Amino acid sequence: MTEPLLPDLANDLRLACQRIARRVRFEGTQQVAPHQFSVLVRVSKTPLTPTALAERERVSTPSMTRTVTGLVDAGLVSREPHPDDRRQVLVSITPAGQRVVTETLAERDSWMMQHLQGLDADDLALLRRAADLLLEVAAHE
Amino acid sequence: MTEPLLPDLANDLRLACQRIARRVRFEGTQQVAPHQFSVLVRVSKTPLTPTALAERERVSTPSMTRTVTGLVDAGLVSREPHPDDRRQVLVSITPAGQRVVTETLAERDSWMMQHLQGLDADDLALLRRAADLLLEVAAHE
DNA sequence: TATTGTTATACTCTATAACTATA
DNA sequence: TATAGTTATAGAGTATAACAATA
Repeated sequence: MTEPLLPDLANDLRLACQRIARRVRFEGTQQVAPHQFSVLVRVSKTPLTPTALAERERVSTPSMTRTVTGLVDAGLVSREPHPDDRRQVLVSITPAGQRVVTETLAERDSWMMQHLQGLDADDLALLRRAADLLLEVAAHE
Repeated sequence: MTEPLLPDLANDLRLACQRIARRVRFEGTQQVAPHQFSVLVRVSKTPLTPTALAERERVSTPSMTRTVTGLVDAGLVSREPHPDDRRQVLVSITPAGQRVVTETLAERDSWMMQHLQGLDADDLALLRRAADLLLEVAAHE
């Protein structure tokens, strides 16, 4: 890669990632709103407090209270008392919530898979390596 | 690429694109709100009517009226009469709006470039090809 | 009569400030 | 006194329904 082409690569990679992210987001069934789904994915890995969720999602704690309340009303998460500190609350996913996460992620992967079908083995191998590189780039810093 | 690994590739590629898109979106200066910027980019290429913009952005025409009004108030776009049909309005970008588009896209590319700096020539060459493939994938259908 | 765009009204998500319970 | 979470209130974006101007 010669140096003058780096700006073009940066631009094209950014555009490609943004467009694919946009397509993936729109094609899904949208069982819950985007901001709710993002929280659902986080608590599907480990229970978190509203404050921790608010920080990670970059919203205020009152907004997170509202989002969590919506998810509780929908039966997708539950509020549990914190074992050590009675001021705190732990938001945990329910079986129904786990089901929504699993189904939605499967739908998104399905879209991606359909759009990879037409590629030949060489291209797929190249994208395999590219995916690992991009995941590193995204995780960096 | 053997067939059983395709689901993993689809999952990793989707995650990588979504995470990079998210990083790019958050790192920017945010001169205007996301929905406004999206409209600004569209009219920076060619003037469009509010209805055409609403369809492309997948929002209602009243919402687009509101968004366009905000951009007009900020001096970033202008409403022009349609030459053929006096019911219609053409939303055009102003020099100030064009400046915002140029600066914001440059910032986003800058983030992407910084995060490509650490890669070697082989990886960059691979990503060059991957970017073209992903742009095709995103454009498909 | 159909179409384009705006205005009227209501709902949702967001934020800041104030409040309650606990540390 | 400080912290975690919720509630109160207001601002901005969205939608559907109703309206004005033009085709």
